[in-house]
Amino acid sequence: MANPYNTVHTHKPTPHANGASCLDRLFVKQPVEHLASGQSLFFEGDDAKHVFQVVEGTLRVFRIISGGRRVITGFLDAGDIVGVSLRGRYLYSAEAITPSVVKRLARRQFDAAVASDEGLRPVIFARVCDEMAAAQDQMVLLSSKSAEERLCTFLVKYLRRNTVPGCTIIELPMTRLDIADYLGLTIETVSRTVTKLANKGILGFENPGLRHTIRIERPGMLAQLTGDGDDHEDLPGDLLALREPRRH
Amino acid sequence: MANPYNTVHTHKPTPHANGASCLDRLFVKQPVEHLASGQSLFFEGDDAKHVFQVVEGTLRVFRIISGGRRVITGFLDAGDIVGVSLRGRYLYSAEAITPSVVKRLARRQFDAAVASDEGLRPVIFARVCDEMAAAQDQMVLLSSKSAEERLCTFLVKYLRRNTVPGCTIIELPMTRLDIADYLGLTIETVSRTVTKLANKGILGFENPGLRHTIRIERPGMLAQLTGDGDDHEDLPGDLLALREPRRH
DNA sequence: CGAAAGGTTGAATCGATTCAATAAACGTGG
DNA sequence: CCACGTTTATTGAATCGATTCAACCTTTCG
Repeated sequence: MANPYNTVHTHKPTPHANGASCLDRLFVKQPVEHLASGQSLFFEGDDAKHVFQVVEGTLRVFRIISGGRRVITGFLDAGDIVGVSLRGRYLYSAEAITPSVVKRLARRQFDAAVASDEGLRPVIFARVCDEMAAAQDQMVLLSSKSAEERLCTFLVKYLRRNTVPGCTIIELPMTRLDIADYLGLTIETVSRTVTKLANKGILGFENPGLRHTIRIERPGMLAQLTGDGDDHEDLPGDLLALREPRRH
Repeated sequence: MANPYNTVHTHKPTPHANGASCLDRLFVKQPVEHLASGQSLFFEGDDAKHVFQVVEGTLRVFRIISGGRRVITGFLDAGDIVGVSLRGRYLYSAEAITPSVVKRLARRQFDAAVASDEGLRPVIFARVCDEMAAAQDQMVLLSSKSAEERLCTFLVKYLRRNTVPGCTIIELPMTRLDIADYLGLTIETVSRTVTKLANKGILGFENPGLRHTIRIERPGMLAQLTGDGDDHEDLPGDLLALREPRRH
């Protein structure tokens, strides 16, 4: 039974019943592998022979395009699965940002497991959905958000994904260059924007000079600045009425 | 058996054995539905109760973000499947650009078919892969390509997807605004860029004044200008090591 | 025909980039 | 442990590409 799920790298999904443990079962017997900072897990174009689970650390997922420009399409953290293939080849490279620990599963085994385990499919499904949604969001961000909106979006999502609710301290494992390449900006613009947000009192630094650890002072304000209009903007009442209802 | 495949809209894949007919079987008995120009197929947030196959015409797939800005994430043509869901809801809206014909299949039926038909899975798999790859490409485009590179990329891909090999005439069903919202530009920039390419002799218009029909005069030149570096740039052997991490 | 929609073009503006200089943190070896 | 070079980050000034605002033109269609 062919398996289609290992197409994309999949983020740790929004919390759900027992997906994690379900997935963990797949990898529990695999030996751990250690990656030093900067070490590559695989390269774009490599034969996609394995699916990986991140146990610890943070990785960047990126493509190098002509002119040496780098585009980071996502970051991977503990719990994330990456085992992307298109026609058997990885669509991008992945490398460790921090010292990391991963487990590896041969694609054949992964396929077999998904084929035979009914309970596994919805878990993978959810991750593919999340991945697709993330790609959509990223396209929106890159299409039409300002530098400030991009950075705020990044911080809000990072806060939601990588800290417990209520926590307002972000330890960024990635450099400004990583952030820039992820947000479609330059390091200078990222730096300036961080400074601007700090001056506005929206965020601050735990330790002056150690600017990798950020404290969000005004989470609500930060959310406002994402440009996602989570707040109810007053729209003309007839907007919905004007939209033609689905027909047939 | 839960089915994960209807997560994303899937483009007509690069040519392959019998995928189309395989998919067609699914829809062959469904009645056709007609959409007028501008008519919506579904809205972002709607219950994703159906999967659609485009029989004829072109549709745009988009999200409206705060401030009324619109981001088009893709176009759909004959043969494409769209049946997107995340947690049961469409991630975006879809509406007809030209008068279009679609077929509809209840998601339950679609799921059942994919579950029971072994031959169908790889076909759907290939489409999900294509969709993911397209999303990646779009992120690269939006992250770091100039207006000219974006337009050339769009035209090259359109040529490849929607015409027979060797054909150099493009009839664009979408407006400049559609193109702009797809490429993350303004209509003015799209217009200017088209004019600039025409002045360079890279493309021309079939009929003066009818600027929806474009003839590509220099396909090779167009490909060069996509910024994808498909051409082998002479790089020293240890290219990855030497490439300076150029900023943007 | 005349209005509306879509498209082009010009001039001014703006946000982000580029270039450049400085500063702070890190890692290595003495 | 400190010195010193390397990497990473910040900040300023000039520049550039795309946007915005505005005018005008073309095609479409009631």
